[in-house]
Amino acid sequence: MGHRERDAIDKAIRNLETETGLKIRTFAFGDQEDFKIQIADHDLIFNTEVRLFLNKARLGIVLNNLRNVTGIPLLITEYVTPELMKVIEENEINVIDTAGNAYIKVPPLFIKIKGNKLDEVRRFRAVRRPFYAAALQTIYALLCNPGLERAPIREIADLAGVAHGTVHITLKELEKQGYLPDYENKGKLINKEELLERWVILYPDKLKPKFFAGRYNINEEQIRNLDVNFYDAHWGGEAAAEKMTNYLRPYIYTIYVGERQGEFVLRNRLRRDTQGNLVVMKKFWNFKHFGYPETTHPILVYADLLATGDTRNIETAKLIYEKEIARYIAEN
DNA sequence: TCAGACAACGCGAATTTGAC
DNA sequence: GTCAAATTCGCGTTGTCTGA
Repeated sequence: MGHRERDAIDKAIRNLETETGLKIRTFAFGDQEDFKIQIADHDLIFNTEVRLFLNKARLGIVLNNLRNVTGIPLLITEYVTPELMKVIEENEINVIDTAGNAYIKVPPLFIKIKGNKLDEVRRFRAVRRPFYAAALQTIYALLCNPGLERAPIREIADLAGVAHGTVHITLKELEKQGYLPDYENKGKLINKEELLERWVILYPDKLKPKFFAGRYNINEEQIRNLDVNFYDAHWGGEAAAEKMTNYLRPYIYTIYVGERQGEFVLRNRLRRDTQGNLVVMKKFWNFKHFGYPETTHPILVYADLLATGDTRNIETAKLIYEKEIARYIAEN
């Protein structure tokens, strides 16, 4: 655990004590990497999970991890936005942040503090260089195609849909950040689980808006009759999750369409509607998803589901991770 | 000939400035 | 205080050089 994590724990607990007047004790256990906190007045002991940055996507990942935690889990983070607090309340996740916001529901104890703000400088301080849109495209290609990192730069660029200069910069950055040791000698991508987590967190903000093409209305019959292959299109999000798991009935349909987007909209007589049930995205990769002819790659389905923040979608994302994604992340 | 590296440039987003 | 124009900044692409 780094010093920033320790600082976050200390600050979050101090603020919780100030806001509630409760007496709180912290103690390390195991290899000193894990912390428990005890709220003395209520004789409650929480197992803490520290995640400095949180958004909807990361909250989904954390929520799935917390299901495996024994005891009472407590998430500690730097800042929970008001929008994120709503998702936390819906999912009844125990959270405290360094700004003094908190949501803890362990009957008879119930704490809900919101509205506290973090100072701007600290909120946006980045630990590592972030990945931008083109870098995320490159990383997506690498994660979906194990071993691709050892291919020529121009081939990677071709598959990722970016310029070859971008691939070079991205691979060097991956090397610098410890994901691609020995890049010069065609080393293997490592730490893929963490890299996937970072990709999933950044995808909704950095990549998805860039390829958003429009929102439309579509009915069940149109969906049944849609020939996705004709448009080089692939179902994503909830629609793809339904096909992969049979666990989910889609509420919003997401589709990634190749070059024929205009034709896709015209031929299907789609009407634009900002609240419509069909989200049309531009396809941003140039490789085949072997085994998934009608849907996007499970990694993208996973990211789309987590980005919604919906409980059922988060559960489905976990199923897809275990069933379809784990093997891509395994070091090989 | 091909792949990697790098500099220069274009473009769009963000920020600043100034007029009203 | 608001809005538009100007400026700045940085990401991503292109073109080209170098070495194997």
